[in-house]
Amino acid sequence: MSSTRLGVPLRSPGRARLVSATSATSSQTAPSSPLGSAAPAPSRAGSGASAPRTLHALVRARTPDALSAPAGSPSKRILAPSTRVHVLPDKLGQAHIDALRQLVAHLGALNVVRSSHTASVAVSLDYATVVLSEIRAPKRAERALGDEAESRGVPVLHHSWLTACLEAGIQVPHEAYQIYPRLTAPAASASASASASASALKRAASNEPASPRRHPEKILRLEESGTEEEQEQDEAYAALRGGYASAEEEEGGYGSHEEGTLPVMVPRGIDKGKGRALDVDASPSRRASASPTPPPHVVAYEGAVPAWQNSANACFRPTPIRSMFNQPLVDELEVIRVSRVLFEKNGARDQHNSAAYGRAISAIKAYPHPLAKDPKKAKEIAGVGAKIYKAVLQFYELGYVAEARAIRGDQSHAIMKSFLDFYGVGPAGARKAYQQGARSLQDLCSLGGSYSDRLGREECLRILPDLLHRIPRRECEFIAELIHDEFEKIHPGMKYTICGGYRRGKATSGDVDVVLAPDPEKAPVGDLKSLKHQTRLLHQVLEALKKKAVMTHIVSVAQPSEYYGEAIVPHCDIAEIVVLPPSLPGAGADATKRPRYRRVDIILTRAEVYGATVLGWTGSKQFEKDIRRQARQQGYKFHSTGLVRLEQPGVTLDTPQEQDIFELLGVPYMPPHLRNCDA
DNA sequence: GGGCGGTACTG
DNA sequence: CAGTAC
DNA sequence: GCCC
Repeated sequence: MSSTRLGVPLRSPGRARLVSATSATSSQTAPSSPLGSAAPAPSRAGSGASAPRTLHALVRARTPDALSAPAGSPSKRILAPSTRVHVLPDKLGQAHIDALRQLVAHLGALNVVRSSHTASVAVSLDYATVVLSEIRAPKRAERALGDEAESRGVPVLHHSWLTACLEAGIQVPHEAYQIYPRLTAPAASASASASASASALKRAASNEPASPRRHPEKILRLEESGTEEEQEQDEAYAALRGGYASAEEEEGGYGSHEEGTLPVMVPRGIDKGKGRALDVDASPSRRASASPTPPPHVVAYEGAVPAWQNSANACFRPTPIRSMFNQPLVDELEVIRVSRVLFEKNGARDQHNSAAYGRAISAIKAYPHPLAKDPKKAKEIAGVGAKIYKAVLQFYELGYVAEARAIRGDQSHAIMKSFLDFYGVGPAGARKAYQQGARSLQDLCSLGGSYSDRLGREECLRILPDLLHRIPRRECEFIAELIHDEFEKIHPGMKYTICGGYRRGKATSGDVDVVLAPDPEKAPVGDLKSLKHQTRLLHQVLEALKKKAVMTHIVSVAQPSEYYGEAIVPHCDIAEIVVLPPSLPGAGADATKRPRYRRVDIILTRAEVYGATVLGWTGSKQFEKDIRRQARQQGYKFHSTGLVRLEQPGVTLDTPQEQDIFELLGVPYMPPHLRNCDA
């Protein structure tokens, strides 16, 4: 239930729902219009609807966005922002109802308010995620709910749940307040949490990153969609080129450490001390390299690896692909972060709310001890404050974070999240589409509106199933070689690095980021000195790729601005494209596997700033944010086209290598495999 | 209480 | 200017 | 939401 398959609507489009979700005591109405076959898709208002003078249309006009947070924004974010509360009026005076609704809004959730004319409880339940009541008898609650209550699965809670959340300063589990459906084991809250905590401890002790027992469904999904298929595919590639069989094993690890001391990162299987870090670029320089790129966990680097630091900046903290100690907690908090992203933009402070979760998550991911052993230690981690500390405690007490669990159970959240896969659809677009009744990616597509002039929505939908598949390392290399070859034909002497997740050692990537520049060791540097030459080269290569039918779509090509302040700035040319790579050499026998469309970013830069560009395109996202903050603190401005001193903007420093930037910023060099600072 | 990554493009 | 992508 |  937590993930969407492309093309399968998560919920069948139902009948009209005449219910509003509004803030506090407001009594506006706003329907969530059904789509289905009779979808009122704005673009093709063909059939009988000359002017849909329906109630929907009128009402929608008045409340543009029923799902966004109330105008008077909440004073606290305690309930999941997607929480929609229906207050049962029975036995409650109007004043009491109003007070409860105010509290709901105060805690950051939404009220579901019936429109005065239509209104059955059942219809309200279609929208609510939770019902509050003064009633304590399950039988009576059932009667008040009407027939459909059971099928909706919306629980009825005693309203004191709200005040309990307020007091705790964090959303609390609702089982102890649940009236209907009656919980089979009344002792649930006590014993369940006890056993959950036991299992959490067991998990931590055995160092399993595995799933909390409470949510087997979610974890299964992740494991399946994350690796299984790609693994199979990766093995296919490996077989073709006689290489390694993948993939998702433990990667980038901590060395063992003694009690009481901070563990120091130790690179695997190498004698340290000599030489500087060996770049793990793994891009085989020549096609001739019959030997495949070694799997990421075997790649070694030399030189000292920086020890963990309790820094607010992720760029100081070695962070492997998965935390060896606290990954389950990281995954749990990530659920909350994503929900904050989906609801960000309500009042200007929400964007920074999700960012704060991102920083805390990254700090916990890098923390080199199991927090399960002593959750109180979380308080000391820079980036974990009062609120997230409470969530950590809750996680180890109950085995889950109540807000995260609520979010996982919320269909609307899952649907909107799936909308983010669509190119050009972000949080605002996802919310809007959902509010207009979209429940599947097809629905989203038929709502129309194109976000890229060159990649229309229809086309986006057609190739989306391919784009959602992650790309095995071997194919990343294959694609990068194709592109590099085209550059070589037109302008010999180019070097390149595959950046992004690939460079950070991930077994599979969402896209391929190829950074190229003239190689000073092969050709004169001045060769491509003018912007025009550079841009022309890129377009020639794109043309060639198009002719070969390797490139199928141009998503966008960035037009770099030539000036920064008064000075000419070295810049990158960036092409975002879609390719359909030919089958690998030797794949003829296995013709059953058609190639997939892949997203590729080509970044053409200059040798003088190659280090900055590679650093800027390697990620992870959190690492990028924090290295920029670090740059600011040190009086620099960093971006992927170079590093400049704040005092002399326009003078871009030469940074041919990544190490140059680390040195200038006073950050110990962090190997790419330890920059995995996102969840 | 201010600030949070920084830039380019599209509608 | 808002929204989105990198 | 968290840090300075």
